[in-house]
Amino acid sequence: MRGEGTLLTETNGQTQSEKILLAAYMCISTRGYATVSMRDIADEAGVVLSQLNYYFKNKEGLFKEVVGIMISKYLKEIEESLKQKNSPQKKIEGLINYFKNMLQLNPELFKLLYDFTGLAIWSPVFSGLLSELFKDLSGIIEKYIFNDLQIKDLKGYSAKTLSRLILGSMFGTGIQVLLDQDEELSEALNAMQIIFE
Amino acid sequence: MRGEGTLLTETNGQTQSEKILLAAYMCISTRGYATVSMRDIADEAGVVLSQLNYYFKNKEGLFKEVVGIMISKYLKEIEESLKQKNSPQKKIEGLINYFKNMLQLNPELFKLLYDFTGLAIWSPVFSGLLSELFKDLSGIIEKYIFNDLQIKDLKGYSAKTLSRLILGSMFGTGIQVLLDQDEELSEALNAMQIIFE
DNA sequence: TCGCAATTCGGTCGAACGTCCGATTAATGT
DNA sequence: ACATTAATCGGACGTTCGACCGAATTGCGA
Repeated sequence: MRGEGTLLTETNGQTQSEKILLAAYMCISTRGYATVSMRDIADEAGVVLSQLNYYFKNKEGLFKEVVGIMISKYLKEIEESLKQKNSPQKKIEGLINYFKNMLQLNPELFKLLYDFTGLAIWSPVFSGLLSELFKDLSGIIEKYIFNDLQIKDLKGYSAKTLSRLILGSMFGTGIQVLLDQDEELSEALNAMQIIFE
Repeated sequence: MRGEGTLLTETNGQTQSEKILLAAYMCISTRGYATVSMRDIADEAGVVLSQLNYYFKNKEGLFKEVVGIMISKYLKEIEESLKQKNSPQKKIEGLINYFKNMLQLNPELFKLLYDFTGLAIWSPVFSGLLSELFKDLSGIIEKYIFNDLQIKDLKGYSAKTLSRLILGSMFGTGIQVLLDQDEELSEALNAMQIIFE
């Protein structure tokens, strides 16, 4: 006898597997993949341990799904931050502002990216996923900042190369901001605009 | 009865604790801190498990020592790569070349930095150490590239800010190179010289 | 040479881990 | 209605982990 409704259909508007997935996302993004256990996730989701294996086979399968929703989140948000403005200066400014806001208001998303990228260094299973993400992200940057304006080269460097650099700059500066909460440090993110000056 | 010499004094020119430290360094830099156990390190060092606790108290203590030798390695090598040349262009070129060579020939050192930085995100014990390292590294860059030539500002950004950006660019581009072994990608590292063009 | 401290050793402890299983309950189709 | 499948549950399995212990060995100063 249970106080809630039917079991197979969703509860609180989300299915059992969605609850697990969200719980996994929360656990990993707040404590890191290395220290999160299946039991932690089950507890967070309000679900019995064996349900995790039932829906996602094993830990790796579950984590891969979490990477998936992280990827789509990034692709969507980055693209959105680049859509509006039209000059390359304005666009890169929008991108930087998105990144600064995320580091301030929702650093968990960045931590998640950093963490899984670290996992990808050692695990071939994840290296493919993360490598694709970085490729896609720099592809979006290239598309919106360079291609739309028919900029092929800039000071001798290709649009592709510069997009990788922009992405890397944000990533590498972002981790410094995260480690050393120095207000002045986030100014270093702005400095990337130097490319177009 | 053992075929080697005395036990307390060094064997092969290194003491017991040095053997353990080196083994820990090797294990972590080739497989990541998350998957390395005390037993792995003991085996790699050719030492019984309990010796690790005897010399380093616990796992965290051992890992902190490994971080320590990694830090001194970086500080020494980065400074060395910046010493000779005299124009800022030449210096940043030397820095980039050092980084490219390391990624090619000794990627374990970079993996180690990335890995421990990831650990630092979640563990206050390591965040202090890594935060200091990034601060010191950008300090060295600032000193050799900017201060020596009395460059205080460049296009409106302080030397400190630009040093952080240079460091972040190398770090963030480096991880992309590591994930996606694309020869063309390492060109993105060169592009950082755009600052002085 | 003796005695003490430092070191080395093998082994064990409890806890935590991921995975798997059988039984029970709920939903679905005929 | 009944049979079949899907879902949920609690528990147990074997393994691995870091930490710790007491005993044995070695080095060194008195």
